[in-house]
Amino acid sequence: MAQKPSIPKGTRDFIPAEMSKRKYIFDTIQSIFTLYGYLPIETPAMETMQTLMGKYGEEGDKLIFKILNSGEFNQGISADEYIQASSTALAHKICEKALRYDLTVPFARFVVMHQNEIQFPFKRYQIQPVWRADRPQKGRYREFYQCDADIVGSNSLVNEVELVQMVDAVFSKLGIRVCIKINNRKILAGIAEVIGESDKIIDITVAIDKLEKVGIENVNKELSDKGIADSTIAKLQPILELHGTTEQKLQQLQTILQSSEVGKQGIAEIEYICTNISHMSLSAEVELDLTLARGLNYYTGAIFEVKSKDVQIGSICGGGRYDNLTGIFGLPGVSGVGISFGADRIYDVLQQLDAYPAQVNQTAKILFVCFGEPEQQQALLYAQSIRSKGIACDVYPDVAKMKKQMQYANDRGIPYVGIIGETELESHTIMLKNMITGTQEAVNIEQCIAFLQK
RNA sequence: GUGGUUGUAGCUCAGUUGGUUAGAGCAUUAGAUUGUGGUUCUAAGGGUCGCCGGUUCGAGCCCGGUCUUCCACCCCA
Repeated sequence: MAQKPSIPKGTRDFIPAEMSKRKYIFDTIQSIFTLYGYLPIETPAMETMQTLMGKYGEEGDKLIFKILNSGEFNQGISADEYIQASSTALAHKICEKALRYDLTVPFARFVVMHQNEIQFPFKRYQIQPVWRADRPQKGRYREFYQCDADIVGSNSLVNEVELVQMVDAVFSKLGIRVCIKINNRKILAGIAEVIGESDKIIDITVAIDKLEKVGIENVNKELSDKGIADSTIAKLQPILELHGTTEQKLQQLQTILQSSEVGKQGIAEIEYICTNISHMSLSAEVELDLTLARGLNYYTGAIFEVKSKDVQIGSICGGGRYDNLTGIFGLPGVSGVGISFGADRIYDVLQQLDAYPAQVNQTAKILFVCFGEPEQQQALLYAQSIRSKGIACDVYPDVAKMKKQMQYANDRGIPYVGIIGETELESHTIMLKNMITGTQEAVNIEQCIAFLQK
């Protein structure tokens, strides 16, 4: 026998039962995106190395899947070079393409390349897989889908407000209780400025990001490991210990960040977003979380992260404002803000909550069960007229035992079965059986259609 | 990338200090039932015990390597 087949680490197959659930998630997200006026685009699975490298920080570069050049990729590399070069330097020599790591950077590239074909402000959505050479864990895969909605070419905070609204719409439609955490990079910058460590802002945010997880002592320890003076860490304490409602937190921040222009700007932005949201009676909880940092280093303004309240799985959605992402590709002055839904994690959450609507597993509404070939031919005609009314209909393709045909309907959750035998054929009727109640009655095709349309 | 963990039928798992032909439940297929599914009963198919090597008269069990799974870190959807 041949060797057992396998698929690469961190990838998955999806059987029909899983696909219909996944499709339900994608369709829900897509319908909301469309509802808010976003337009679809797609970009290639692979980008040039140049486009991707250096956009996600040093760690990110390592997690990008590189594609080996085709043909004689090792030509022009000496043995010395091969042994001595760092793996990234070597990668640049033998790879000119890589798999996309997210949808935001390819989108920035897209905007620059198509700047004369699109009108700003440009709202796009994109639902495609991305790849990361991460070590897999629960809710962490090497191939997974992102569902992104971004708007570029507008500085207005209205966009941020609308994104929060959209996040709320998606999760309430899916029936997932969530907490939307918001923060602002400018506030984080302000904090760094106030304590006099502006150049260490990355280290500081990475450290305080872990507050909830490891506790304040460990955060302080990490800060001091990173070479931040104890007196400076002491200045940070009142910020880490902030609590109360969003209004109260903002009020306290006002005084702490008094001397920082950026900081005050960040506060004003958050205030604008929060006041507007408060008028909208969202079902999700919105919370200002100063420990929210988000690793991607291209965010410059508001940042968002969404967590499920009932399932622990990390964030299921995240995003923020990036002021100059297209600048790297030669188009400065275009601000963007966007949000990304992690469909695979949302799937895991729904799976754990068992919160799928019943019709997700339904294929056809009616199955024709026939006893012989003449009956089948009649069923094909009936099926055609039922389908013409937009009702999903299936005809069992083989002349098989009734039990087998009924079981087919049962396994697939088909709610009605139309039985056709000699008697029905003669009287031009269908024995319409309800598979849930078990009752049945003889009807003609018009009655049958009318019944199914109800 | 670092440290740990897991692997026996499609799935969930048994398998005695190393000892004949590796088991169960569920699932699948067929029959009981030639015009009626879910329940029940009967039977069948399905395993190079993740893979490669070693120790041994003998390995599912012991040892080494490798791959995979899951977990923590890193980072993140």
